[in-house]
Amino acid sequence: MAPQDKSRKPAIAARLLEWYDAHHRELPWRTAPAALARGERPDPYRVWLSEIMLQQTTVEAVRSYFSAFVARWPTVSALAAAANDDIMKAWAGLGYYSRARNLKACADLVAAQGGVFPDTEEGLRTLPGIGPYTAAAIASIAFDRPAAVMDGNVERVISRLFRIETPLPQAKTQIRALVEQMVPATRPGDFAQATMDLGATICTPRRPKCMLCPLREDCDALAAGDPELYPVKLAKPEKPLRRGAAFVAVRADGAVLLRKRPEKGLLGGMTEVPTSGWTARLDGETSPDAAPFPSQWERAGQIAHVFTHFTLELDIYRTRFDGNPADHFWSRPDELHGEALPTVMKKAIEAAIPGATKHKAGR
DNA sequence: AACCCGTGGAC
DNA sequence: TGTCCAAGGGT
Repeated sequence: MAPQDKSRKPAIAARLLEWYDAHHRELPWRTAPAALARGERPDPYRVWLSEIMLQQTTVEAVRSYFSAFVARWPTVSALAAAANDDIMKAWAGLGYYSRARNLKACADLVAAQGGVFPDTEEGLRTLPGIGPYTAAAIASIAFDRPAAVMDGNVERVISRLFRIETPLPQAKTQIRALVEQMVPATRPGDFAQATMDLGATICTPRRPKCMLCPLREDCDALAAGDPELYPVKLAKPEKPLRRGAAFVAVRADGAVLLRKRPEKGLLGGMTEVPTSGWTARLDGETSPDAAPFPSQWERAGQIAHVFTHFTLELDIYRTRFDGNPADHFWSRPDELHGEALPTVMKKAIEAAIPGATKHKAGR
């Protein structure tokens, strides 16, 4: 590394903060730099809640969930007092449902400490659902600690700035060292958010807007003319296809038969219509034999849904039925919308009863 | 370390 | 239509 590089990183951080002051995104969970300058501090509860929701999830997807959560549960103690099922219902559709289970577990622990979050990276790291990224993010944003925040945006920005040829995830150690050298002693939280804003709006994965970038003079990849090639990533394995069947039983009053999935694993703790297992590959036709009870099952179409590591094709069966099978419950048309139904289950119900999940109570 | 865990938007 | 991938964590 050339000697002049000693001063390079602080200068980059300073330019980034200057850009952030003028071009930062305004987000409901964020305290703007001007407010921080006036001495205002972020609410750790809102910072924590937003960071959990934002894990592998876009800002636009989070907005409505965040406002609904803080309106209903304004404090961590209020969230701790909530019923588990209510939290799962409110989280339905956002994905990665273990986040919701850990959210409640974390709220319980913090509420037991008087509703006060730990104010250090190490303290935060011990809480459920808070890993290396989230601990660093909360420590820096909410508590002004000079933590090295590393997420996908930071990895991309740093990889391009220093034109790192090592593929991810192997390069993470190297990237972390660079971030640690760059974090400023003052405004570490704004520095983290500035890097993430830059990655989200300028230093994007494809077609980065380098002409608008405050760091265009600092960027090794831009100087080499190939910023889009970074970060280098290993090829991803193909997604296997799994097949199965879903069974939509409809009562005379229009209620749909549901049950709760096991607490752990895929869609853990969420609600579903009865399904066959989908772990096994089904090469041939599905059949109503896998239904929770015998009935006049009729084919009602097929849906496809893509999960993180496999694609699922579900044959949909429908029947009219009036009974009370063990470990199942009926959900009336005005209740269905509020159930803890993952998107794949809403798709299955929609295929059998168009419009069934789209109407709120009273409509 | 490698695998599991959702969803929707952009291109 | 397919592919990528977003403020990652748990095991």
